[in-house]
Amino acid sequence: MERTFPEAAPSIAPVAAALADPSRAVMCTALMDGRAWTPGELATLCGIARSTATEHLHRLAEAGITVDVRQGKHRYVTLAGDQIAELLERLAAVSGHTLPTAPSLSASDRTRRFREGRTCYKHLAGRLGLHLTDALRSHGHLDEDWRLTGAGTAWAARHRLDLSEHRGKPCLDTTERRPHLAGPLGVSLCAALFAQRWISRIGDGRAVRLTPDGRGNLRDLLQLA
Amino acid sequence: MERTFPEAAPSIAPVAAALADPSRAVMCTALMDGRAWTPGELATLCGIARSTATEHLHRLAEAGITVDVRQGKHRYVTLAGDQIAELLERLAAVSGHTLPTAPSLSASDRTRRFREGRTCYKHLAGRLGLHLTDALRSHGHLDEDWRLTGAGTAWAARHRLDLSEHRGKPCLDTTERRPHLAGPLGVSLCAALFAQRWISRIGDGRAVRLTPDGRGNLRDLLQLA
DNA sequence: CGGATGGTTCGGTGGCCGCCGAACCGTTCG
DNA sequence: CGAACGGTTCGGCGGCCACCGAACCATCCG
Repeated sequence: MERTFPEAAPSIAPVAAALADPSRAVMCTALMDGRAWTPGELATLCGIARSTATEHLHRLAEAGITVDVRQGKHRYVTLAGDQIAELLERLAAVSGHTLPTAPSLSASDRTRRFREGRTCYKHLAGRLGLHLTDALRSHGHLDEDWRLTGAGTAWAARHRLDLSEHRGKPCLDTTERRPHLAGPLGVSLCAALFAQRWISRIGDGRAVRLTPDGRGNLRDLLQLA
Repeated sequence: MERTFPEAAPSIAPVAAALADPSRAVMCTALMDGRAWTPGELATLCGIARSTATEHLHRLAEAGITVDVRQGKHRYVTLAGDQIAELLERLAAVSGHTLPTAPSLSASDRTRRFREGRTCYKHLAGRLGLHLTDALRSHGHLDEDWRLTGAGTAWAARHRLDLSEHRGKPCLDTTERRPHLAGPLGVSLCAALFAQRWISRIGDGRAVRLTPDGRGNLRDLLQLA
């Protein structure tokens, strides 16, 4: 065949191709929780043979999308870095069928809605992440440029939340399709909430819930019923 | 075959697949200049038959990556929006082999280097875009958050540059691999420079050069020889 | 009108690649 | 040691799709 492209810079095609397969896409989506998965787990998740999963992981690693750590008889796979996570976010944003974005909630069912939370590459996402972001913003703890304000710093200190980072970035949520807090501040906040046990994981997935303790302490901020 | 994935959200695979083919990747890279291309031009660029190009464009349009306008016997294709352009930028950033970034230039050959400029989805890129960004920053016209400062506003007014937008965003250059000014401010600045005829296009491509007039007026800012 | 030009449609062909199962390797554990 | 288990390699199969050329349609122009 032999077609040569006009000195076509480092083409985007190889990386895109690595993400173009449904099985690999599911794997990457799973890896977005920032945790390490084994080939076997990913095979089960995708409903394919282990051997096939191995091949896919080979390809993802070659494209620089994943990295892995070997430990005993296990191999742990993770995304190669924030850069990759951001790429996947963009891709998801473009891929998503434009879902109608829920406008405003009645204060009553707000509590119930908060149960649906999850992590997205080490920061909070889902409704929990989204509404926490909104709440911080409306209380003046987060400014327009995704930075913690003076009031926000005071609030964190008052609650013994160790926020080493004050600068955040927006992240577009895959399902909610609205930006929520990410970046260093987002990661820092998520870690602090885990440390205080105000949130905890449900099972093995990305799902996260507010603990009773967290609910009590965040009641004012989130205006829960 | 019939594999069904675990209610796998709107998958990223279809969009990735649309970008996974070398020919389509070249097309998208070309479209990054923000201008309209015809199927014929793109076919020639990729070195494929017109019929094949038509098929590719079909697929890109289906994936929501391109949109087209019909006019007479021509069909003009463009990227579907900023969201797509940003996705492509990310993809290019991940794909790119990490080129060493030229550190500092001797003031003498700076002038020559400025010739290499181009547009990147309606803002300036290439060395010209990069150094213009650096110059604005070092003169205090652009702050850390990619916003025009007071000094920057004054500078623009002094030069009759109509900058309606003051908020910018970083954009990672495909070849230079360093962020340069994009976002509303970047687009606005690029338009203003064209309006003043301080920059102009070279031929049909994305290439842009500083005009003699532009060179004179920007001499101080850019510290040209 | 009739030729030229740009774009599209339609078979047909060849190669790539996702998939599997079987065999194999390495680690862990009884 | 031998069984169990996770992971990998390998051969083979089947479907998808990028590609082309030829025929066709539409617009523009002499």
